Amino acid sequence: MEPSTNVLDLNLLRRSCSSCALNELCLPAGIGGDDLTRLDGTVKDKRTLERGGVLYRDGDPFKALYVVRSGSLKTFVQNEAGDTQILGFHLPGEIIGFDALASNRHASQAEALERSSICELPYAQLQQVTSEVPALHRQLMRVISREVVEEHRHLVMMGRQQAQEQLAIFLKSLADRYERLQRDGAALTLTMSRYDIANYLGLVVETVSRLFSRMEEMGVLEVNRKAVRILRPDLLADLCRNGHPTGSRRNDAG
Amino acid sequence: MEPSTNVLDLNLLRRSCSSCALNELCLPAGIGGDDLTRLDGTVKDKRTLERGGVLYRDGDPFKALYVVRSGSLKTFVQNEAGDTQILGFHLPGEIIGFDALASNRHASQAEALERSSICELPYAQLQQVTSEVPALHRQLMRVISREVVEEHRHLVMMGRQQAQEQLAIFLKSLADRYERLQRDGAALTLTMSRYDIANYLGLVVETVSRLFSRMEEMGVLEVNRKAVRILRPDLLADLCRNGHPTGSRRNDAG
DNA sequence: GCCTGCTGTTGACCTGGGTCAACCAGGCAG
DNA sequence: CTGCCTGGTTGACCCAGGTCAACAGCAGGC
Repeated sequence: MEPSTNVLDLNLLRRSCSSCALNELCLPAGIGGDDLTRLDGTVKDKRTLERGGVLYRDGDPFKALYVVRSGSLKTFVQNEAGDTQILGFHLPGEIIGFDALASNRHASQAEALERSSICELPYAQLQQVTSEVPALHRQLMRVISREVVEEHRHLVMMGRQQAQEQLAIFLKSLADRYERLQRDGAALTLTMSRYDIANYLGLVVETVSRLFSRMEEMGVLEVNRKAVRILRPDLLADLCRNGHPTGSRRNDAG
Repeated sequence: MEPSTNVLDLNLLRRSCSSCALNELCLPAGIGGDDLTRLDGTVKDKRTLERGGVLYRDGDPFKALYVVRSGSLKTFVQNEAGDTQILGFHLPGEIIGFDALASNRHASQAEALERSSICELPYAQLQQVTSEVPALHRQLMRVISREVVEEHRHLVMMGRQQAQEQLAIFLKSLADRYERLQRDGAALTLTMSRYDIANYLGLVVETVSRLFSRMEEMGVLEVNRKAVRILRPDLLADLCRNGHPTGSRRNDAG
């Protein structure tokens, strides 16, 4: 348990966190100088996944957390009956694998939606560093808490929103995340299939397909296969609140 | 930041974690002797809430995590439009408040469903202790990760299951948690209203009410207002997989 | 006791979105 | 180039569950 040498094994390093563009979105956010160097040391060799490549599957022993460095992934669970629920789509800077902390086994599967590269954070070493760098510990807790909040949003979307609102919210959230990455939030590239989107929202493909068409007719979007352009962000924002123009309920309290 | 004295201020203690029946379900799980005493020191005066009492609301500054000691609570979020989504019902031994770690403000509201008592874990002190007791740090991460996994279950239930399956799963999960608490898992007391149950499942009251009646007709349950007796746990377990006898889809992958 | 107001139940009806089926457009193997 | 296969779209139809309305029962206030 002494500050071991392999924690700082610089051979494992390719490009450092300090020079990474995702810096402020990722674990290093708010971590400075020396401490950042130590975090850097724990980041293992970056992995590359092809489209469809599996980062971890349900039941795999927990070894590391992962940061999306480029590309995109989906995470999903499958119940005994074999049906799948997509939990999230993950863009660069997002950290996945937290569900494995509970039982030391992954409780979901992570799969690349396109060629993606991944930073691996071996948990044993990460733990060592967090115990020495309180700021990192706090940051780690913040990140996992953010995941909890994110899931609450997903839950609200599924439980209370109409199909059209759901898709609008999904697109809006994607646009927002694009902008955080300094990309054009109006020009989305949907790396996931319509099936994936439908599944994520608790709908079926046909519904999603129809909704894309409808939003295109409304002049909100321009849809061209995977390329979606948001023509009227204002209308899209309206749709996020407006699946139920007449104020539908679905049981509003207790 | 030095090992301060107030961390071990024994005046704040009523009954210690070490003597608490929830010991093994709660934060102390796997924590022994000396370390447990230190954790004990951080647990502040227990609070009591009446039915409907609010533990924290959305936007409140984050001060502490909370453990349900007795009774039960619900947590929920409200979106701008004002509609509510219940995130969970919390029984003794369960820890709530993690969503506040992300932004230092609570992102949900917690409300007592009946007279309940709560252990307060002031986060500043908890952090101090976790930094000194690695086992506690791990346990804390495990607990929050468990919350993530739990939310995934909720998501699957909402996204993929039929109404009847959902209610069956809800009852089953409640029964399981009763048993972990050494209570009779066949004799449930639903401290939450039908509205709450419906909201939690993304349904409306009428549907839930009808489902209770249907399950009673089927001989699975005996329902008497808040008192629900599970007459046929085997059938209930079947229903958890069997809302769709003919193998419905709702879009099964990507 | 009686009234009032919640919570829960039941019935009749309606609709959003699921189901089924046909078809189209790229992508790629041969 | 051709044919197949996968992903996506569109139309016609249907049903689980939402909506609306009436009512029952218990709880709390006076």
